[in-house]
Amino acid sequence: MLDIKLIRDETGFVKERLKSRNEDDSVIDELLSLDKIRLDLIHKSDSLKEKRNTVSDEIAVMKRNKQNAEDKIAEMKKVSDEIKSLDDELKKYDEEIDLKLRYIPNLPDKSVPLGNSEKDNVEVGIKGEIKKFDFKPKDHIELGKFLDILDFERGAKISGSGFPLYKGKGAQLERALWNFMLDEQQKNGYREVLTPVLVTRTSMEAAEKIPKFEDDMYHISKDDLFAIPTAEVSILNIHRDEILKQEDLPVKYCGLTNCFRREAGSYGKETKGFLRVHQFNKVELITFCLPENSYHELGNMLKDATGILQKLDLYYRVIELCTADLGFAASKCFDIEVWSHAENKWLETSSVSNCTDFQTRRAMIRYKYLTENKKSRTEYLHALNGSGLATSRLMVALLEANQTKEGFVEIPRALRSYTGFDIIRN
RNA sequence: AGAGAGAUGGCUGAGUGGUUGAAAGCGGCGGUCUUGAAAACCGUUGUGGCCUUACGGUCACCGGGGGUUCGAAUCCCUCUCUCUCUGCCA
Repeated sequence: MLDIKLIRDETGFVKERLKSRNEDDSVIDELLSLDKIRLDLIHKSDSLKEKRNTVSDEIAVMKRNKQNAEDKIAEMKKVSDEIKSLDDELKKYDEEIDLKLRYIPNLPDKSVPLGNSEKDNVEVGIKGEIKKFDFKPKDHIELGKFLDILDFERGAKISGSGFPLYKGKGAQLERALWNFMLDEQQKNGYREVLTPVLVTRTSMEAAEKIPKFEDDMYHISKDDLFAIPTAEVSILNIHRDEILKQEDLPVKYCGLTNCFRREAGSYGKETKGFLRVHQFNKVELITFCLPENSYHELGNMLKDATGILQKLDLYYRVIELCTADLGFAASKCFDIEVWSHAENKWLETSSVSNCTDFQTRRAMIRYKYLTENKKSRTEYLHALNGSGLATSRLMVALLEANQTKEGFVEIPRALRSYTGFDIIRN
C-alpha cells in the first residue's frame, strides 16, 4: 500500500503518477478528506486521554492519602465515555481509509514508459535465434502426445482442465529443469527455500494479493487458507513483521513451488496445453534491499532470470511494461518472453518487478539505521520479485525449439547432466 | 481431535488493579582505564501515531480482538499460536 503521509504531503505527485497508469485519482481526494477527519479525532481523543491519565494519577494519590476522590472519579467517567465514542468513530475512519488504500496500486517509477495498454510496452532486447525447420514444427501438445510425456486429458480427468500430467521423460525433464534453475540461482547468490504452498489470509494481505485478487485464488474455506499463485507470497512473508540488519542486505531467496491460479474467465484457444494452466511450477526470486539500491537490484534480477534462457539456448526477448500494464504492486517491471515455434508468438515466462516499499509497508519488513546525529530509525525495505523461471511456458518453448524431423526432442546441453539422457524418443 | 501449560522489550526472565514503558541478567552501543585488546566500572539501549523547523511534548502498544474500571501487562470473555501428554495419519 501507499503511505498515507505521501498522499498527504505530495498529493499532486501521487495523482499524476496514478493517472499515468490510467488509474482514477479521485480516490485520493476522498482519502484526504477522510484523513483530515481522522487526524481531528486523534487530536481530540489524545488530549482527553492525557487528561484522564493525569487525573487518574491524582486519584491514586488521593486514595493513598485516604482523601475523597468521588468528584474526580465521576468526572473521569464522563471523559472515558467520551473517549470511547471518539475511538469508535476513529476506528470507522481507520477502516475506511485502509480499505481504500488497499485498492490503490503502486506508483510507476519516473523511468517507466508512458502508455495506455500493453501495445505500448517497449521491447528492450532480443537474444538468440529463431530455429529454421525444414518441416512443419509440431506444437508442444502434439509432441507431448507423440512422445507420451505430457497427458493433458488424464490431467483433466484427475483435477479438471488446466492441471497437467507429466509422464516418463516429461516428468524427468521437468525435474531436471527444477534442479538446473535452482542450482543456477544459488550460484547467483539466492538462498534456496522450500516454503508452504498454503498460506493464511494475513500472508496474502501482506503480499497485497487480497483484497484485489482474492477471487483469482484457490481458497480452502474450512481453514481459511489460500493456495499460493506464486512463491512470491510465501517467500515475502518469511520476514513479515521483522527488522532486518542492514549488514545482511541485500537478502536474496530462490524457491521452487507449485503455483495455483483459478484463471476464472479464461477460455478458448489460450487455454490449450500449457499456455494457461491452473497449476504450474516456478522458481521464484525475491530480493529485499535498501531503497536506494532497488533499481540496481532489478537489473541484477533480470540478468539472473534471463541467464537461464541463455544457457538453455532459447530465443527470447525482454520487454519493459508501460505504465498502464504494470502489475498492482510494481513500480517498474520487465517481462521475459520465449518464442513458441509452433504458435509463432511470444510466451511470457517471467516477470521481474521492483515493488519498492509497497508490499513491505503492509508486511512491516524494515531495517534499522543510524541518522547523522546517531539516532536509530527504521525504514521499509524494498522488495523485488521475479520468476527464474516458470516451467510450463518454458517447457513449451523447449520442446518446440528442440524437436527433430522425427518428432523427437533433443535436450539442451546445459540440461543433460540433469536429465541423464540426450534425447526423448517415442 | 481430546486434556493440560503457556505467550512480557534483541534474548532470558520478574511483575496479579494506581509514577511499570515495564525489575534483573545477557546481548548491543558510547565512555573511563589500556600501547592495543580483554576484564572491571559508568552511562545508554523498543515500536508506531499525532504536534513541532528543531529541542521536545503527547498518545498508543506486555500474542490478536472485545469487556469490567476513574485507572489494566495485571481481572473477565473470545480468537490465534506455541509446548507437553493421549488419539489419528503421511
